[in-house]
Amino acid sequence: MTAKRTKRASIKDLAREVGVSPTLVSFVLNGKQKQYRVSDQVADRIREVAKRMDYKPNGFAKSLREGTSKTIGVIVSDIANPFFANIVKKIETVAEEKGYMALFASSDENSDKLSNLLGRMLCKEVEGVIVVPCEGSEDTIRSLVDRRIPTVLLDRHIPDIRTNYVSLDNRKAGYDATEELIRKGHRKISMICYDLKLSNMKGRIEGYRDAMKDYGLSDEIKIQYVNIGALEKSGAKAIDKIIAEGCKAVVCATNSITVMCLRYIQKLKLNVPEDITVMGFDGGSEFDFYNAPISFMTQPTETIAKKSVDILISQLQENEGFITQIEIEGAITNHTPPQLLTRRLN
Amino acid sequence: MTAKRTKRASIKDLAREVGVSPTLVSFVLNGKQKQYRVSDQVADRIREVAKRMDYKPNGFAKSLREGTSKTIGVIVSDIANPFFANIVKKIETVAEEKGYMALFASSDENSDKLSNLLGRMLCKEVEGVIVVPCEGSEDTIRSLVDRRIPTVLLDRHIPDIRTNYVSLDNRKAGYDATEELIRKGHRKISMICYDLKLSNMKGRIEGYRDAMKDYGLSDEIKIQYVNIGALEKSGAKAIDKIIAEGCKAVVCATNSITVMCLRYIQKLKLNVPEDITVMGFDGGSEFDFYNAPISFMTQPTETIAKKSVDILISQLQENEGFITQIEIEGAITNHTPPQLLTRRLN
DNA sequence: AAACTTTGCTAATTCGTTTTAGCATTTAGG
DNA sequence: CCTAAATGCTAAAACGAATTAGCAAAGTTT
Repeated sequence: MTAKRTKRASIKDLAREVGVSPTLVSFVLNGKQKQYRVSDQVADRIREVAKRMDYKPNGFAKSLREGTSKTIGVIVSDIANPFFANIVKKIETVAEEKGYMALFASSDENSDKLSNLLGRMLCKEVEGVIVVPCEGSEDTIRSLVDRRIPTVLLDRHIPDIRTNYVSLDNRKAGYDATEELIRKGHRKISMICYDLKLSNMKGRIEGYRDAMKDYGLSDEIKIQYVNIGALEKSGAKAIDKIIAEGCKAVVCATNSITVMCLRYIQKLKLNVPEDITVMGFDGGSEFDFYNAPISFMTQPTETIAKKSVDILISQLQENEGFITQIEIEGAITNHTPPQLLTRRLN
Repeated sequence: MTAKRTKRASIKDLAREVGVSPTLVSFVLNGKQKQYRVSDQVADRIREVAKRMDYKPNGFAKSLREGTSKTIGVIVSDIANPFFANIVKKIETVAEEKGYMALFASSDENSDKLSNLLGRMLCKEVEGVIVVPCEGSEDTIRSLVDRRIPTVLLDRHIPDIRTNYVSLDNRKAGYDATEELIRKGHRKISMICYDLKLSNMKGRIEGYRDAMKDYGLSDEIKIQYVNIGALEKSGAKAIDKIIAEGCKAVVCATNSITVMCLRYIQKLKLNVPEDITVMGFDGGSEFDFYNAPISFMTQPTETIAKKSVDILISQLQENEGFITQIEIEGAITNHTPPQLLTRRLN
């Protein structure tokens, strides 16, 4: 009673069953009955037998023959991060609409793993890839581009490498976030960011710098770099320093920094926004129950996801060599704590 | 200057270049040099040319020939849900360790989409699938099992269908969650759950019922069904009713219900746990800043993910017909609000 | 009735790989 | 020295589908 899987029926099996050549079966099953003038009688019999034997064409044979897989690879830096999880979801939807399947993987911000995953995906014959590059992945990405593999970088890009990318306009996001605090009357504004060379981080920092300069606050520019591997510890130190310097407002360069920051502020029993105003980044469900008003610079994740697929697939189809680089604007969202909903906010 | 992608070198191209038969190239590149006694001289030349021409074997040809794809399909109900995002991440890791690639997709709890996705995955020649079945997907799953496609259901199962599954021990989870409240001295305990026929929901409800009965609280059993499509509205109504009935404790059957519940309680300006004690489910990052102590029944997501892959792959490799059904125990986790960390908790 | 066209079908090739069977040539054994 | 075995290689088939070229038989023109 062991459930031996029976081999799937092939075109040859159908042909033998119907009593015709495999050619005819192929013609009929690909809707070319008229084009190759197959008689209705035979065509019907073929279709009937195909249904009865539950015929499903072999994807490998098809792809091998046609030289196309209709599959794209997507490697994000952490699929368990809601920001990327949402992007991945949208990518899948858009790809499917366009008749492509998407193969997903997560590099965990590890360049070796990224390189490894890419290799495996290319073995699976993906036609192109959407990649979130991580620190140290420059060579991997470069070889991808050199090998003419259609590539779209997501969320971050590598300035030296000429290839497609879609990301937030990080400079503008950093600028706008800072400007918002300035508009609210702040002058002593710090930024907390990771000590990473990734383009998105650099852009946000640059935006902060530019905004401060534009408003004549060059002397107030203070950037605290925290360590991603020891966020709690380095974050606490950074915030202690910021406060010691008399800062009353801070721009957090990522969502995780925002969470860390607010946690520590809570621990210090300081009030937001009275003691310190926080401008966060992204803003996930972590803040569903956060009980003070803060603002976030949020990214249009769906647009970012859609654009990346659009670019990749048009590249695949047109086989042209031009490059598309898109930086999409973020927007400031205000978080309204549940308790305040009934009160009047200023 | 258009970047025409050049066709990849095949084994034949290498053979021509080296001046030997394709057979030898294949032998060498598959590490069978000794087995088929290829001379070192020729082998070295082949390897050198392969490297120079950047030879990568064609995955389709290989899979077609070998009749195996080393790929599994994974369809969750919502990849943007952190619970599933984490599972997906772990599945990918484990699958890769075992030499398999995982193809992911998200059904959005839509049985048509699920069926569609499955069809496409099977065309891509996945060897087996891990599926989170959604409402109305019984027929789709049944046909999968009937067609002898190695299948593991995740998170939920379908009682009528004999197949592998891995899920939380939902009955025990519901039981333990309820029992915990009873131990704390509560007697008037309600449950809020979705009006769904999914096995996980039914299990949790059954557990709640059993616990109440076991502790002689049959008369206090009160189950409020809320509508997943109108969670806010039906949830508010449910909670109003619970409170009117004098309930001082509630078991929320899912994370989203827990969030809704706590939000509404906040809106009513009631205090947790003084006015009402909440036992949540799963407990995501939504509660990072929640400022009252609550408990959660949490799932061992990593174990669930790992087991599902283990089962699927052993099935694939042993080709045996037995069925494995695993229900893993959950655990109660206490959420300690950040503000209370410095105070003494009772 | 010869010269065509149309109809309905098949054989054979191709995609790139793996593997079996087998063919020379050299080396070893008695 | 002559058989037997080991060495180093190749041809060919197979996996399953798509497609081109082409072959009969029937039908249509002149």
